[in-house]
Amino acid sequence: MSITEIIKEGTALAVKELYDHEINANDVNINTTRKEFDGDYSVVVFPYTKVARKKPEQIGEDLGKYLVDKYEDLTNFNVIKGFLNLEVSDKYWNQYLADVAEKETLKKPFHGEKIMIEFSSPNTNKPLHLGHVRNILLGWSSSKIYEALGYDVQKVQVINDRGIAICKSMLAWQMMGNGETPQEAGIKSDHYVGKWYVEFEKLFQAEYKTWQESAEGQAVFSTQKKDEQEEVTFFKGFKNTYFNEHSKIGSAAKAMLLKWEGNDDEVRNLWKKMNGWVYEGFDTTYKNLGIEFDNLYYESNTYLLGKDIIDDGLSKEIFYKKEDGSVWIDLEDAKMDHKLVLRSDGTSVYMTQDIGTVEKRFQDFGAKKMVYVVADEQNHHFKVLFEIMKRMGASYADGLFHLSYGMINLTTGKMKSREGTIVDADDLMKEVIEAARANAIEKGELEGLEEAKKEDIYRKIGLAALKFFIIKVNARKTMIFNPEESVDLQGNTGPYIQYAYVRIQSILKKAGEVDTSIASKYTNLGPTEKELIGQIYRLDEVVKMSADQFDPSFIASYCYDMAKSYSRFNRDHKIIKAESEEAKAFRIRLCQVTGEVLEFGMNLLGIEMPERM
RNA sequence: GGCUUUGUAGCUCAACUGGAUAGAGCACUUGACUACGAAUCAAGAGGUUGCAAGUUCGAAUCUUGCCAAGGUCACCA
Repeated sequence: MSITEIIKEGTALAVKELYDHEINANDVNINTTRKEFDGDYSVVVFPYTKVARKKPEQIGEDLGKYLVDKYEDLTNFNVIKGFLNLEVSDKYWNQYLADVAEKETLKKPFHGEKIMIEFSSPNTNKPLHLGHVRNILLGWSSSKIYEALGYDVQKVQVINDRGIAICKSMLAWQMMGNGETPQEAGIKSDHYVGKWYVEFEKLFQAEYKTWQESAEGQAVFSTQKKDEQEEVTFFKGFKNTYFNEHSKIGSAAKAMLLKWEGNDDEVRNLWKKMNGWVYEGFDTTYKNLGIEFDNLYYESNTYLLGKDIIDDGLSKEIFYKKEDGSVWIDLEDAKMDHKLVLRSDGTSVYMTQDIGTVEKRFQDFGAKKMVYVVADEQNHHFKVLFEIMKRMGASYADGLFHLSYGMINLTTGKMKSREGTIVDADDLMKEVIEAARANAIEKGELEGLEEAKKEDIYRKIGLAALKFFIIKVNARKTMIFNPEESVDLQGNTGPYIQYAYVRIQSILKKAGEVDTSIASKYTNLGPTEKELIGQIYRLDEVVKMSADQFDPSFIASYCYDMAKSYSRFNRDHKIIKAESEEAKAFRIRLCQVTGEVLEFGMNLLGIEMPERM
């Protein structure tokens, strides 16, 4: 039994014996003791004033005496106000450390349960950007966390490879590309396709502008504007209608989409070619980010799914049909609106597809837990989807989870493609690695290493800075991205944690072979030694909490706290030249375990540790 | 307008899910390398937790009402 469980159960027992009142051990309120007081854990005794009919101080005395008498792992206590501070024995900490040191891995064994996590899910008309990076880090990290808890994790990505967007890129390339390839243009292939998407938008904007000034455009403006509406505002809102009803290249793009749906050879071949370019580019980006998927779903294969489920739902009267033939679901009793699930012409909408793919995924992999890492702008969509699946009686309905995360804003405001303020993922990685390189060269610690090794270390440091910067923020919050801070290597950053790790490796290497079996003879642990073991002790709890809440930021701040505790321990104690052999053995073991935990924790965030830096 | 998320130091973020004097980093001031790695450590300054009530031994956290910002409410995906 762990020490916190001992305290909880002991307190429950004490309340029962001393005050004749039953409480649940899990409800015992226990915290780590604040630094300014003596002790390791504190029990809050206020809740027992009513049943004990005593003052909090007296209850603290009663409970403290009971616990210290009964359990040899608790050696001392003091009471301040309503807080009972308990001191854990050095022996217990020492033994705990020995137990962790003996473990072969910090991972939990496989227990057979499955979970599917969908993340990234890009469109194929442009390269990945900062928003994708946050998505990917959250998805990847959640996958790693669940793997660490013994789950069979399936990482999947949906590729939105069809639709009007890719047709825009295709059309622009067809019109102006002269058969050029990305290689010929010397541009990374996904960026090359993105370039043609931008070209299309330029062309469209120019066409729209001309139309606005034409007699036809002015006529539309004067007849359709709301009173007092400015011309600029009107045309901004009219853009989609213009695209669909007036635009020449708009109708050309739509015609292309129709041809695609009709399996036109020429269009399909062009589509395959350009999507191929995009995938090639994505692969490089993913590889550089250090991530991979177990399975891909292409929207072009799945966009027709779901109709049979709608039929099924109609017969079960979960959905209803309007006169025009469109199919809806009434969610008013769940405080939502009526929602369309099938168009009047019988074609699918987004929701139809998602209903179909969730079922397909369950059939493919059989996971009762399925997670969607998607930005919070789609909260409503997933709420509706999950409600529908529940009403359809899907066995996995309760295991569906939307890992909703906030958007990333820049210090200068929102990212907007129209204003060219999109932060590109490839550029970003390049910049952080550059910054790490410049810094490392200045430090000069890596001199003498082979170039390839140096490059690998720059990459690890740069990516650690970037990844940690993003993942340390609570997932659900909108975050502000400051490019200057993202390359910082000091303070609450990934490289700070890497640095602690590197120092540990350096010490272990210099110490050589040390017999740690005598570590248990070391007594009189110092405060920073205890603090560090206390951090190690928290690992399981933190991983569990991260998993339950799908929030890796807990692990990020845990790793930081751990590195900080290590730095303080390292300041207070000599390790190789310790005052005794026992102390040395103990501290070497503490260093080993700390290093393992740091590496384990950071790997859960998708961050690699260098051996030197 | 309905629903929803957020509001904490100059800035970026925490706060173990209701506990002690709200903590870190950056920036600012200062001290510590001939040292097991200074990408470090230590110290200082910086707060009416958006505002106002309520709940209780105790509220940044729960409730209500305001204020502000984002999201969403498409036969788009």
